[in-house]
Amino acid sequence: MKELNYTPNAVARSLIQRKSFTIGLMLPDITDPFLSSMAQGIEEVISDSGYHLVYGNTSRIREKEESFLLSAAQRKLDGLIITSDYMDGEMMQVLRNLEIPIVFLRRRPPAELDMPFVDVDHYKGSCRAVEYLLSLHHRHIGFIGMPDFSYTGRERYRAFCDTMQKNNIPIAEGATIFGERSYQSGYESMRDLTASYPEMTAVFAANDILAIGALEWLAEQNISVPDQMSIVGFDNLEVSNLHWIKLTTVAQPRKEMGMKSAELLMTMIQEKDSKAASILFDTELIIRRTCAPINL
Amino acid sequence: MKELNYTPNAVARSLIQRKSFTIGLMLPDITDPFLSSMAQGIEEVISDSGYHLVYGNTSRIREKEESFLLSAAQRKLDGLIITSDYMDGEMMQVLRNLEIPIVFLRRRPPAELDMPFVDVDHYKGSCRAVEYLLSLHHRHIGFIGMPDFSYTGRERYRAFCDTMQKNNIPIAEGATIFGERSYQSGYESMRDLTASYPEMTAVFAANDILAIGALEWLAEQNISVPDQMSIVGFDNLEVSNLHWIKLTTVAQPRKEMGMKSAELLMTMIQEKDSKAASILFDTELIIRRTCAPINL
DNA sequence: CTGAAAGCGCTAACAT
DNA sequence: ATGTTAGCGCTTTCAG
Repeated sequence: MKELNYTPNAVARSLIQRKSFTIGLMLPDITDPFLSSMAQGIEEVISDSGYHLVYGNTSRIREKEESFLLSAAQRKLDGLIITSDYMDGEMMQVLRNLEIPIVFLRRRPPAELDMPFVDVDHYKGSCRAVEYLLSLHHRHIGFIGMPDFSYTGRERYRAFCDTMQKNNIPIAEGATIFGERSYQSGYESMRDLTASYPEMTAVFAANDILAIGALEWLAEQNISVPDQMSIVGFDNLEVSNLHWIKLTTVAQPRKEMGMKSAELLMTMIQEKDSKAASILFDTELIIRRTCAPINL
Repeated sequence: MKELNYTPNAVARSLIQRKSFTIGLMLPDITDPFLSSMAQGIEEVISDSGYHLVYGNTSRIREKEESFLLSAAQRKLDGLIITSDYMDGEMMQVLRNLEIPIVFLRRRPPAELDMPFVDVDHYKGSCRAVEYLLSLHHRHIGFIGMPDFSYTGRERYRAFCDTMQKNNIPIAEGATIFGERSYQSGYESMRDLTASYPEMTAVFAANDILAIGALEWLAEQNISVPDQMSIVGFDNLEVSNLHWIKLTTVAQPRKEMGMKSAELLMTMIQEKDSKAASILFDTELIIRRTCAPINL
């Protein structure tokens, strides 16, 4: 017929097939190197399957989460990958009403939801980090954490407390502090921790950004790392391997996590029966140059 | 009627209104902190207008660009923001056939296309950087560039050459080198440059990643920055402000660029007549600690 | 001002 | 094998 640039109308096809060939990705912040790596992995497998990826940035605002989910319903998205920060009863109802496959990324779905998740074992990884510090004979270990609303932050804190307790080491008063996810916050936290817990010889920071901020303060104070203070982080960001930093940290397979979550979602979409098997990735302790055995 | 969770079908509405209320964003790599900042800005304004953002990662692969553009046509996206690396005749025809508003982000559209762009003035910003080095009495200046296929890389290189020439300073043999966008590449480039141009006292690196890689090599060789070698970068990444780095560099308003491009697109969509006015942002030279006047 | 009908561009079911 | 028709869920138009 007309061989002159005719393009089928996918909207019409979607209407009759009740499939939009589009999946939604809801993230708090695409600017986070961690999340953008996962997003890249997701986009890769999704687009290879001929699907589109609609991306929504929530900025951790409840209202934005809701409006994304609502519009996902209206546009008949075929599936969702979400990193949600507000999973209460109302939100759960919204998700249920969607009646489409959903996988949680980096978050656990509430027990009553029966949806799969893809994440890394924050707890286990953090235990490993603290145990490493313990194996270096540190006994006065401080903790720089993330704000209370952060799921990953809570898990890593829980691991810190449990590991200390399991080894019969009391957590000193003033040994823990919580900040935001910024260099500045790590810097200030390290300063405050040093004041409130002077015996401290090591600190476990709940993420690399915080750890690097801490390192900055120590460098400014001419407190030598690792000779006078050992630091371990979590995330293994690109920057953590920089010559001046060489942070000992816990690595997670970021892009792979994204890809797996997308693959999981695609099979859920393609095979209606699919029994949603969550995936929990393992972490790896990357030993670099910010930890040393304690000086006896 | 039924007040029990009824959601209008946006697909049906799209079909009749010939509007998908969705715009497309085509980027080479969402993992690039620069691009993800822009993406965040775009998403913000787009979603505030009730639109969806479909994001496609091209990985600088021509085939992926084409397939994204084609599927944009099929799904009747209402507009596009693209960072394209392959704007030849065929690609231009694809864009024209779309018959929807398109804005180029961080790329110039070919003259025959009459589409607006949003970018920063790489040329002017780079001239400023080189002039700064010149004002510090450096005469033996090296250049670490990006690969030839990079538009921004070419502009920054052109600025380097022009500024040197304008000041009657010949560019020495072996004073320029080109790498990829990685710390590793900056590291190796600095090493090679030092060998091929031993008189060199300063280098302009076409981006911060390269500059930081160069700084790493210098630190390993115990070549003092800025006493023995001055470095200036381009981008003003978060990491460039780290205590150990404090890189003098050229800053660009990343998130704002994204927001402006989205606003531009939205007005093009809403007002059919719109006469597409491109936006060229200015850069700012951020002076930190990696440059010093030459030692006479 | 409210209500029925036509139609967007496709696919699937049906008839030729 | 090919051709015709109904209808997806809306919006818009036109009639009542």
